[in-house]
Amino acid sequence: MENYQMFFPISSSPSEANMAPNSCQAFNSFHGDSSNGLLLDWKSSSSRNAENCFIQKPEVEETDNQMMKPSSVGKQKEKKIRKQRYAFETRSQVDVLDDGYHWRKYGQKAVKDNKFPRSYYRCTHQGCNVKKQVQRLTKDESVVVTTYEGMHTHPIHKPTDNFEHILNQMHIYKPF
DNA sequence: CGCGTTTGACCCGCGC
DNA sequence: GCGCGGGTCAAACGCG
Repeated sequence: MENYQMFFPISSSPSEANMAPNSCQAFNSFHGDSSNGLLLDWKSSSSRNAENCFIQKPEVEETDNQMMKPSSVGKQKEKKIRKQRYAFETRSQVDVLDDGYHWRKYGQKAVKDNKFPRSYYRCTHQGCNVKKQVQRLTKDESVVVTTYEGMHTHPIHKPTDNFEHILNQMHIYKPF
């Protein structure tokens, strides 16, 4: 059960082939956007049961760094811009993949089409407001969708092994 | 006692 | 305008 073979369906799909550069971009941003591609920095994790990992949608939305405070500042209508968000599916028995960073859960919501709740996590590192949400699919409960938002402004928290595997695999999509 | 999770309330955007 | 769905807050609680 602990085989970490991963394959990326996107590589065989012509229409999505152009996703590849984006996904790399995505991971660069994880590390605080050094354009040197420090994917190897992202070594981490004890996602012991991860089998497959698919980049789902490196959607690039811009977002305001924070949502506006409820009733505080009043009507400061900043354009609501979304941060970059990257989602990928992981076949895993555990909901939260340990990617080496330290996350604190701050919410959980039931989502419409899923019978499983979505969990919201925030990076506990001071000044680093990276968020991620984890959600298990209804149609295939062995698949966990993890969505990252923002980029870490600090080095990885703890060393791990499995995710390094994953990252190494993703390396092949680097445009250069 | 400090830190993380749980959980209900609240807010906001959007579609009807 | 209203209801719904998604996202966040924060108090209470649990655990090491």
